[in-house]
Amino acid sequence: MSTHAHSHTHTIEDIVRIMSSQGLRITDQRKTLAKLFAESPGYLAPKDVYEYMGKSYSGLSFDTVYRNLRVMEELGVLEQVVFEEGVKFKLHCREHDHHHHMICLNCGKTYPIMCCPMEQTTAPADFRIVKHKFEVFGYCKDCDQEEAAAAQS
Amino acid sequence: MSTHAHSHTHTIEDIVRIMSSQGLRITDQRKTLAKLFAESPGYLAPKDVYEYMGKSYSGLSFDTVYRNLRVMEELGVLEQVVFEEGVKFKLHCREHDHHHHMICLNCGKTYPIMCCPMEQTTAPADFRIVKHKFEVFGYCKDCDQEEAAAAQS
DNA sequence: GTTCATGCAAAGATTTTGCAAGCTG
DNA sequence: CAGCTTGCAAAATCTTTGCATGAAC
Repeated sequence: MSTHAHSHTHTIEDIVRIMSSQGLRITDQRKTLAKLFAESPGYLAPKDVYEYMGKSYSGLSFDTVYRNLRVMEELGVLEQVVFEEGVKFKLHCREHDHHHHMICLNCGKTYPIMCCPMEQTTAPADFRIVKHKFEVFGYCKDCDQEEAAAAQS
Repeated sequence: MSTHAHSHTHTIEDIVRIMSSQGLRITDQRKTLAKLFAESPGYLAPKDVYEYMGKSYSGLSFDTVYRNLRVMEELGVLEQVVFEEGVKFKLHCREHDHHHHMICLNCGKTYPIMCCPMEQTTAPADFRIVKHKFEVFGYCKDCDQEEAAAAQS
């Protein structure tokens, strides 16, 4: 496997279409949000989203960001992952190709791991499995080189 | 594998010894904390700890609970896991038998999974792996029966 | 025009920090 | 007794909620 960033599940248009079909109004902010997530290769914290959006909307408020993140998560457009530093969001991956991720601790980019450990895990008869989480953390090629360069100087 | 609760790594005495050897003072509260974690089969949220401790110490303050949880985590006595509902703590498992857990979503008890998915995961040459997380969530035998019984009534 | 979205302010919830008083070793 | 611990209070985060104004359909 080579280190190519994870390909995106949705385009801006897809996201807007899903929101619209659910009766949500398509505001400028939501279009910008769709654009942001469609173009972001990694996980974004609410603060990241707020800062990005703030560039375009001077009077932006944090609660609107949260509300929209929640709505998009409920629609299945975004998925939420809990890191030690707090929750982060990224586009939800298609379900039909279930997989896990390697996540760069520096830039947040994700890379797919196609094999699922549950296949090897023998489920005991008396434990009813509901869900699982498998995440690998480290540094991607670019960030590792950056760090090495910084250490030298 | 059968569903026997995970055996404990430390006894109360072990925990007290570790704290003492690190120069920490052994207060009543810390003894009670050691007892609580030595006897708890599952993960505990700070609030759980606060409520349990509060039974014995009327003027207990939340910040002391947090401080002690942090200290015990730094000593390696406790391990912290981030759930959707917030952080939780349990006794740290011995390192020499690296493994993962099945975690009951109802009672928080954990059951060991002895095989580690990293053995099967081919690490790409250009991604430097630092750590990984593999957790399986579901319901243990007891809690599953409880739920089934509740659904019938 | 009706309904939903937004900004503002305020409230909640969780976790951390400074400081004086008390306890441990 | 010296220094770590604790409780109290306050602060710092992070997230949610109520309400009036404004925008989308």
